[in-house]
Amino acid sequence: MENQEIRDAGLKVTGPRVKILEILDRAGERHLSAEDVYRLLLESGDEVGLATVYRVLTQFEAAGLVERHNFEGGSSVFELNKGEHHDHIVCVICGKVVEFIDETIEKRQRQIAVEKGFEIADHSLTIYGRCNNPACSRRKEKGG
Amino acid sequence: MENQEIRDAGLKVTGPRVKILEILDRAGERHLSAEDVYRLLLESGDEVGLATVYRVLTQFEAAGLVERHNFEGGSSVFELNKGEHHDHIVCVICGKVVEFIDETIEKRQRQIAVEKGFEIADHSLTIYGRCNNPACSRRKEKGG
DNA sequence: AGACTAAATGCAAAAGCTTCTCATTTATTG
DNA sequence: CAATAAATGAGAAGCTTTTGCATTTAGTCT
Ligand SMILES: [Mn+2]
Ligand SMILES: [Mn+2]
Ligand SMILES: [Zn+2]
Ligand SMILES: [Zn+2]
Repeated sequence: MENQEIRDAGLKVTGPRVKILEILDRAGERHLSAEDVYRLLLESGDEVGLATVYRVLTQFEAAGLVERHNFEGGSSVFELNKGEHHDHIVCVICGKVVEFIDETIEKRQRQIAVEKGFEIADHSLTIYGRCNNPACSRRKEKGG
Repeated sequence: MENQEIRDAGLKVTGPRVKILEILDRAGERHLSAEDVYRLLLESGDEVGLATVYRVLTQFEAAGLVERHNFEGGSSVFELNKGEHHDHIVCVICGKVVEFIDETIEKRQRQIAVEKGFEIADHSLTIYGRCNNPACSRRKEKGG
């Protein structure tokens, strides 16, 4: 089971940690804030402190189990690290997030880092726009 | 003079606004936090409140005069909008920022937005790495 | 120049997110 | 099952940013 992942990270296998991992697992492509995770725990009837949620998410991030993203708007969001890197396109209206990978872009980034004399460590690419949800897309307003 | 830019934004031409624009102008490629701008104002002997700095920067952003970036680490940074879009590569050690534009990446982003059914509004691409400053680059540590 | 008014300012207070402190509880090891 | 280092919960505290409000000021019209 994935409890081993927690052990491998050098962390004790505790209730909060197992449950947080489960919640992120169930979240799938959704990206959850610490507050989201906290609320989901409460809704499941689990008594966990918000401070613990923050601590555990940070530890999981350090261990490479989860990734943290800073999209626009105050708070960080987290998702399970599924092994393969990806970037995001976010709807500025409804918040919908779609993931994508583009090898052309990845390659150009590596070239740019070399050109500029940087040893690349990481990158963050987020496209913002309006998704095709009718409530979000701004169709040409028909005749004023 | 550039006071006209302030007027065009529908804002009164006040001391704080003119001075903040000057500071950003002098900053060149540097990216300043609100706190940075505030400190520079004080050092110039100008009495301006931090709240005003935040307010003015937000107004300038809304007017398209400045751009706000959320690199890693707590606070937003600002720079004068020089008209042409660019992305950033940031040194995770010393904080040095280099700007770049890459049409290949720009084009792919537009294609991806279309593929995913998004009307693109904006994007943010930041590469993180270690710059070639000796204190920053991690040369292969020679023997123990 | 002086008067008027909406806008701008400074300060302090408050908000939002995240981290820290510390007393108590718990997982792990032997 | 005892021992102990690690983890937890609750609240305090920290940081960046925003807000409320009394006061000041830029722009406009005599
Ligand atoms: Mn993702
Ligand atoms: Mn820039
Ligand atoms: Zn949408
Ligand atoms: Zn550097």
